[in-house]
Amino acid sequence: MARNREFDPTEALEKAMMVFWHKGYVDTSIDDLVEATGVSRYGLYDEFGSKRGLFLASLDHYQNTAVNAYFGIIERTGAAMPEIKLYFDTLLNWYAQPEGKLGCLMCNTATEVAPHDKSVQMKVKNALVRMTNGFTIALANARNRGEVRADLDIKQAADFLTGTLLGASVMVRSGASREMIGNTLKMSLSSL
Amino acid sequence: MARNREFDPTEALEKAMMVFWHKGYVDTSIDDLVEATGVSRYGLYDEFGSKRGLFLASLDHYQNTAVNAYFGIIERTGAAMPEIKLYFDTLLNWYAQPEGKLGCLMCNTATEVAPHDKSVQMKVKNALVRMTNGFTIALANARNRGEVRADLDIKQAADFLTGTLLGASVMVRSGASREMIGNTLKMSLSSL
DNA sequence: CCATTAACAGAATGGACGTTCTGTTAAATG
DNA sequence: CATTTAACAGAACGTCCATTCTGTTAATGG
Repeated sequence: MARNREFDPTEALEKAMMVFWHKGYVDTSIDDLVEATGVSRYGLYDEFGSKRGLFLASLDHYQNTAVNAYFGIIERTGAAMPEIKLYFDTLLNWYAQPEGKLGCLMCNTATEVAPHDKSVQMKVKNALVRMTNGFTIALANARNRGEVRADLDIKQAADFLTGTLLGASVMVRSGASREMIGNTLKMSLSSL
Repeated sequence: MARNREFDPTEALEKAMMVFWHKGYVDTSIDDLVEATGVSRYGLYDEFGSKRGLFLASLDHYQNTAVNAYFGIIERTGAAMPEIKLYFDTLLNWYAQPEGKLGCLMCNTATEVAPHDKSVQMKVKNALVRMTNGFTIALANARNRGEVRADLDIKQAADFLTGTLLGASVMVRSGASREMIGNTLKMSLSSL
């Protein structure tokens, strides 16, 4: 009875997310989003309500795709020290590639938008909780298997690993060398 | 022969820096800066050339005031492990105060502006170099005094401490708990 | 005290922004 | 095929932006 939609919302979200990831929230314009997604203003506003709505959806999409793809290995049942090491290695390699220079979208958002937007801050906080929870479980497994010091404070170490990764993300986005980032990641693992 | 200037450039810079620190670069308007500094558009443009010029000057001012005040202790000749510990403690206490929630201006700038502006990126990189240099010297002193492991890789540890602090800054700006930040800082020190 | 000069306040400018509106187009029902 | 309906492209809108311009004001030198 009516015309069909010409775009796939998920594909549009993926492309919009990439723009936000590159440029940040404030510096991204609707024109940028229209051009990148190939979706009309009408389509974007009908689907996502506003620029802010699209950004919030992009943050969720980031968790459901990028974070799943990389951090997912930590969240697999039984994950322990080998998985943590693999995750850190994978991240270091990713940071060495051109796209990796973007850093972590949640980290970029934490500094730029979170202080001024409660909903965004909640999503960032949830992302941090997800990381610490994943690390907490994996580190507990690691301790049970004797892969880390027996006296390791698991919760403290989980917060610490999360903090280390945030630092690495800032480093890569500011153009730091692979060596500097590698040193940070390597040393944080060696302290477990 | 002519009218006198009614504002002190350094005071104006201090106030402008605070606005950039709160709001970030893109989201700060000239009106914000005029209001905060009490200086007219004419005065700001005459003194700093442009919004970007004022921002670059603010980054320098940040290094010359805030970073000097806090990181300066690490750069004092003979600084070693006690100074590093004191610096971390001081920072943790600062992060617990309302103004501390702003995080580190260089860190915020690293994610927001550095990828899109070569001059800004250079200043951020220089700030990182300053930190790693300071830590490198202090850690070398610490090793000479037997305050850290004899086999500690000094350069690696300096990069690592810098990374840890960047992570802590992101955490505080995203609203993380003092406990989480404290865990990160405490554990990074205990690995030296 | 007058002339000069530079700093002042704020209006003006041109462009970009997020959002809304409008006329057009294409699919699906009868 | 005609009608209906919603998605389409893009013009329009009002606001805010960084920057420039303009007329005014206040110090100084003669």
